[in-house]
Amino acid sequence: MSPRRSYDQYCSAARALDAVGDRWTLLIVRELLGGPRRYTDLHADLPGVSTDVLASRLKDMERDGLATRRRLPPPGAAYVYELTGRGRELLPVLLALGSWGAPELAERRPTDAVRAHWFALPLLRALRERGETGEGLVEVGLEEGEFHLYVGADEDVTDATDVRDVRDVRDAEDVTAAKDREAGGAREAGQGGRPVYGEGRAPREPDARLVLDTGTCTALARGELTVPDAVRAGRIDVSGDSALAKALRAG
Amino acid sequence: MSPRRSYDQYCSAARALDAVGDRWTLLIVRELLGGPRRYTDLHADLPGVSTDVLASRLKDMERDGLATRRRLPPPGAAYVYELTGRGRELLPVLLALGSWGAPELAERRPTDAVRAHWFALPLLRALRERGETGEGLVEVGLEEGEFHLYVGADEDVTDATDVRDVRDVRDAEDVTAAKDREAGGAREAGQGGRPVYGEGRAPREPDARLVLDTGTCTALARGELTVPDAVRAGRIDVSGDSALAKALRAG
DNA sequence: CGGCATCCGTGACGATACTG
DNA sequence: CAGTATCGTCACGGATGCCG
Repeated sequence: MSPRRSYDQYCSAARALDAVGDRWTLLIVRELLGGPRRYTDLHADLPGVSTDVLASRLKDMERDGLATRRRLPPPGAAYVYELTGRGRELLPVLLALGSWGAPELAERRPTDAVRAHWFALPLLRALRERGETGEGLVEVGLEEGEFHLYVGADEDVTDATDVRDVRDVRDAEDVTAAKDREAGGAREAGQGGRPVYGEGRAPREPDARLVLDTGTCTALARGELTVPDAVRAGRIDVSGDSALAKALRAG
Repeated sequence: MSPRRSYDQYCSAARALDAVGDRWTLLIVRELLGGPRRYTDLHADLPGVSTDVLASRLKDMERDGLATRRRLPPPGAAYVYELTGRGRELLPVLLALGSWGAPELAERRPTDAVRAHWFALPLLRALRERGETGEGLVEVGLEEGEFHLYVGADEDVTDATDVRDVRDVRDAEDVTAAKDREAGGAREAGQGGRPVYGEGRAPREPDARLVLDTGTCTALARGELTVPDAVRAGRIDVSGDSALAKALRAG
């Protein structure tokens, strides 16, 4: 157990870094924004992290109210880690970081690991940026693999005015339930849910399906290209009959 | 010095953390967003950082294009560190982190250090959030000290040809930068200056002056209170005759 | 005196091995 | 599968010293 090394500064940014400034922590959050994950899955998608550091970070995140550990009901009974509402509120931080770091994707080093869903957050930002493209489930196909996005599924999360009493968050047994209650969205109460994206194909028929290559994806992430531009240039293939798909094709 | 430990992931957030994920780096950026600072000033406002780590981070930041080191002409010849344009683009990251960490300011530990200008970024966000309050130089008085904000001074970093902002920056720079005329000319105009805030009183007559207490300031930072609400509740004293001051008083 | 560089003790980190 | 144990290494924090 870490005695919690702190900057000891009465500054909100320093306080944030006390909680998420340790190595690997924000990348674990990036993974968990895609929904519940098992320890082994996290370890597989975070190449380079050692097993003890991963276990230690997950414990710290539990202690700090960022994540919870839950046992899945059989069959397939296993432990999964899942973000709390407080943890999911880190999405704007990861979006800002990703936006800032996007130019560095120009260089792709041979030592770089790649996962398809690492493009999920940048692409989500690109889809949002284009005004209100609408809401819905978007399935994305890349060379590296597939993932899906819940566009417009996190309305209040980006709005920081929504954060309040986190003092009792530590004591609360079910943080996510409390958050979901006040969020009003009230999906499954007691379920941590509402991931921002997911790995693999969409769990149901998506409202739209996009197929694009990695280069187009990084161009979108870097803001060099907008989604409608890429569609018009034929660099994104949009399929689907929903209003969302039509809006994406129309630009 | 450092062989640059990297996550080796083809992911924009991971790339960002390669550059700014090390301990102290983002807090150094927070300090430098207030304009050029000397080594000793940084060391004084980052209590807990060791001298070698600070020097090492500053070197890394230079190498990575986040900051530059510049020699001031005599008298008072000293080195100052200053953010590059790329470095200043980290402002959204610090705002997002500060927004997320604001609830933690509820607890003020006796070991916490405090500096008045640590409230500058949260307050800037609060002033911005209220639609377009306008632009201008705002002086702020707190119990802990004073600082000033350049509201609306960071519209678009890519727009380096904005003459008005450049003039404001000239005025904004400390005694130190005033002597930098000849050296700074050829540098990309927008690259160096344009701090987001500054320590101490405003360098010229501010467009508005706000006096408030720390509790009000943290409430603003946490989003529990809006600027107009606080003004109406008498928790902020707004003085000044400019349009900005009048707009702030009006709500 | 400001601006680091050096040295040193401690803790964090990364790789591997091992266990319920 | 989900971690714990062990160990070598490196980064960090504190102090001190050097040098202009």
